[in-house]
Amino acid sequence: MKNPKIPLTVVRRLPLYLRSLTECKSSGSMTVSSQELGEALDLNPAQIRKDLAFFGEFGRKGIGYEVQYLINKIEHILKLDRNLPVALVGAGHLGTALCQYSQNRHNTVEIQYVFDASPLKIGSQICDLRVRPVGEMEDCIRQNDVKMAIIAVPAEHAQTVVEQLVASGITAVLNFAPVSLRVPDKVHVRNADFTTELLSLAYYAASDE
Amino acid sequence: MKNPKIPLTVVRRLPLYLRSLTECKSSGSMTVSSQELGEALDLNPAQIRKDLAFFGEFGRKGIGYEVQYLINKIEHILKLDRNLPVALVGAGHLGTALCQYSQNRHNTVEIQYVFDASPLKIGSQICDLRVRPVGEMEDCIRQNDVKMAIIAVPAEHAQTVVEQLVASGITAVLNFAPVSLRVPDKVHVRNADFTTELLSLAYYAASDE
DNA sequence: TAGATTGTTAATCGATTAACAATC
DNA sequence: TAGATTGTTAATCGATTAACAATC
Repeated sequence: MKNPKIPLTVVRRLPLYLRSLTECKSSGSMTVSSQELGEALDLNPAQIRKDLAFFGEFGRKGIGYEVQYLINKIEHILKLDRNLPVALVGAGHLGTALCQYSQNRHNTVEIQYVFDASPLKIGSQICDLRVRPVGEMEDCIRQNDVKMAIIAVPAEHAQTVVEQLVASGITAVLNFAPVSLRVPDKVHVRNADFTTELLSLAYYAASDE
Repeated sequence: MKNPKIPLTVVRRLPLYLRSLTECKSSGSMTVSSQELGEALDLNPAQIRKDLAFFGEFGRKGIGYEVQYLINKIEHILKLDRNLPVALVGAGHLGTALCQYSQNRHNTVEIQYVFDASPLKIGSQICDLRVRPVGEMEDCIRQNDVKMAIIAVPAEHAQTVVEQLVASGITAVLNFAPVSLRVPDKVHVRNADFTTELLSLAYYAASDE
């Protein structure tokens, strides 16, 4: 598939670089150094250079990185230079929020299909998208060659949903349900469960004990 | 403040243990081994034992861990045995979704105060909570001794908001805005920006190139 | 040439996993 | 006693940071 030697932690930082580069661009800079990027993102400059070196040589010694050029390169690496439709499963408040974000920033990564099991939701509109019955999900994903999905359903349904998604050809999943999903090795699942995050943050809530 | 030697990565796993233990409990098990917990969460048993060992000796050799006892211990470590009010800033769709989750599972960590800058939102109700004007935020947080906050405002306002929160005594922040926030060392910020996550996931969307 | 900054190697640091004595 | 499983030390692995030659 893809070069599997790239550490996950490196891939996860690429969008941060992209974000910072976009800021540089809009502030008019033509070039930027790893030093400057590091300051903006609170990261070690050596780390940034090393991360980028996994994918090629994008900078010039003594000068730094040409902003637009590096943006193009990272967008290509992340596949953001092509259209990537995303399927959203679960049309609750969270799903709606995700939909809004997805459309606000007109990315190539965009939620294009929304599914829900509830007859109350099916047929309604979320951010201009029609909510479809889960029964149509597998066919729809297959026919439109969708590879990315977001799970925003209750915990008890998440495993069933992910199995359907994987069976339909989904390879990358962002999971908001608070469960550890079982998937084949080839499928990438990223957990984004904020109740879990919030509980762990409680540890850092100062108290007088 | 707190024993600062505990790695962040360990603290972040504690809620997972809690989740798995709760399942054990409801399935009727009185004890559980690190082996079993590891299988349920897809973690190495040695890691689980080592994580717990940071906080004490909670198991019995040859037996495992008493489920309810370990639940109590972890809840205490995470401060979940006392009431922890959370302030939510930003009453959009995301904020509403967060509010719902926070109330559904009647945790001690619960969103109790909601703030927004928009006159359209102020005064309205979100999950039984009145949306307050940001102008009241600092006083409200101070007076009610709130230590945890969630930022669900647009990126351009996040830094201003976090500075107000820190000034009012907040020590733990869950940030949904796609920006790197500047805060004093004593304040813990956890980023939960899913657009960034989604972009990095695109790397794993299989393609034919 | 002097100053800046990359790409890369080596050093450090931290986290995960294996192994095992202790003991239920 | 034999089998299971902890707590903990040692070994491994991986990620971050420092250092520096190459070079713009």
